[in-house]
Amino acid sequence: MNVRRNAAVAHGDGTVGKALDVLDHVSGAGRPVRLVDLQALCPYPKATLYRLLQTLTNQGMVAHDPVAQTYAPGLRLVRLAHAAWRQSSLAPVAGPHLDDLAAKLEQTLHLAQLDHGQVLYVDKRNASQPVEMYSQAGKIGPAYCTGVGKAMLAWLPENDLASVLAQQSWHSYTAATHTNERTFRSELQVIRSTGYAFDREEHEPGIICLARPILSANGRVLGALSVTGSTATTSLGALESHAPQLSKTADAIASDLENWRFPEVRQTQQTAKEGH
Amino acid sequence: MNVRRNAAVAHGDGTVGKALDVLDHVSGAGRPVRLVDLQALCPYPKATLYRLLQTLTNQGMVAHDPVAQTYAPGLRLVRLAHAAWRQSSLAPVAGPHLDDLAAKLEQTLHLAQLDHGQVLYVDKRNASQPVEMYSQAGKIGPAYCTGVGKAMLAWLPENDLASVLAQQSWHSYTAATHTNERTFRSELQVIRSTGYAFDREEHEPGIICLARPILSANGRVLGALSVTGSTATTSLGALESHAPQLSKTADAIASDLENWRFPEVRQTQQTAKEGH
DNA sequence: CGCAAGTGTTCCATTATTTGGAACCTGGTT
DNA sequence: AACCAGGTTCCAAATAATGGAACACTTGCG
Repeated sequence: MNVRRNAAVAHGDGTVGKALDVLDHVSGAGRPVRLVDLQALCPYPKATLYRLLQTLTNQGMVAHDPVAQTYAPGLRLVRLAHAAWRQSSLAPVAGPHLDDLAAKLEQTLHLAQLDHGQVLYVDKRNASQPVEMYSQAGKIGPAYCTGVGKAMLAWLPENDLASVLAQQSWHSYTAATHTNERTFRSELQVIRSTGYAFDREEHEPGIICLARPILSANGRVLGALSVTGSTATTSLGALESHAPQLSKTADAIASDLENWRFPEVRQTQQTAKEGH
Repeated sequence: MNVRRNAAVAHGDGTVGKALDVLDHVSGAGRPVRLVDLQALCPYPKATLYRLLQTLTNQGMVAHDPVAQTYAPGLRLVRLAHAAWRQSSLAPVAGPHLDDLAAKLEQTLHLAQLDHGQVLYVDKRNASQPVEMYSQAGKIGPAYCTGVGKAMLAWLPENDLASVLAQQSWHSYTAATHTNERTFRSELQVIRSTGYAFDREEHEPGIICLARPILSANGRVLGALSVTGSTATTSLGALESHAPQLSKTADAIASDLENWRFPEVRQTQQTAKEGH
């Protein structure tokens, strides 16, 4: 096996790696980008970048606007992601449990998983009175200053933790944000002992949350679940009162996962033909 | 410019094309697949397939389960798709309008676009709960036997229409399904004249809907919008009574798109930095 | 009016990557 | 023990990617 680069995604596996690297930048920009914009972000020469984008466009992975000469992530991704979300995320299994919990606590819920050292939100339930904040499935966030991120990191084995921590930016979003590994690690210890992680306005001012990890039977981190509120309408103490229910839901999800995900009994002759 | 293959996605552009072709099969299978399974679906030799999968796994595009030796679509897709959904789909602009309409009608709504000759659902409102998630978004369906599909096809220019029709499977889902181009084209004419498309249980027994296209100012097909119900609780006539409101919403979305999508004025200071 | 700067596009010989048949493992079965 | 099926590795040949440089096109400016 090759030595893994310590950088996040090794854009080292051949042409495909480069193409996906470009795709990441196209979708990461948050707005349609032009060739020059990408030239500034990617280390590839103009001609290469051009051909890569042509290929991706051809494939429907990026959409090219010929008049504005811009590239944006393509709809084929939405189609592909649906399959990923259904098969590889916790969301389908956790969904019913989120519904139940949302009905009991009238608060915003988040379900997240760890992906490349970042928090990936895979499902969400809005409170009846929507606390308007930015977060949806597919949205990513920092691991070191969100409730779900801290909850997951706290139960990560040391090897994985170290590699994840090395990828954090330690950017100071608010005054409460951890900005270094030392203090952060000490909070992880507290989280492990209490079983819960708080977000004390560390990512967004006025937004607090209580999070709990979802752990497999043998202790592996599968994801995390959180209840979120704004300081205007709730408090850390009030959130903490939901801890037992949050915990119960997280355990229920974990238990369902053991039964749903792993049973390997395969329908042998699945006619995945489906008229296309 | 190269001549475009008449097949759906030309898996002709180099290594990247092959890799994405494999990715399609992995995500299209609907369940974790093994190397042998893919060998049956893809024309690539074992060694090539193996290396391609290794690369995709490395990149997080597919998830490899080492114990079961299976591959499934990876979470990186979910992250990428979020950007695609936000930027390249009608959903963000249409969202508020869907909310309004859902509040009035209390029926299931679908928002769809055309992708590779298929219907791609990009948003949805359930009668009961307003979850704005792509639990359904990303799902694909046939264009020739769904309300949204027919609504879009009816306003497609002849060139595009011919190429889309050539890609249809004409599979007979129900007794009411169109199974050939001739009768289908004649219905398109009716749809154009009335302005609406019905799905008369052509895709799923017991499921009917009324759909209307979303057209740009210059007549280009942007997407379609539908109200869906079951024959148990509603009828074609009852659905038709919603036509004016559906139409109004579709126009409002189209109008918003003209204003929202094209204005080039952009918030320059997007903090898309995000340590990564 | 024309020059200059900025960008997208094409060319092509060089180079590096991909390819795939065959051999090699590995774990499970007869 | 031998067998089998599927996964993994090798390596010379074939192919595709590369990127510097030239070209085309548009826009802004003197």
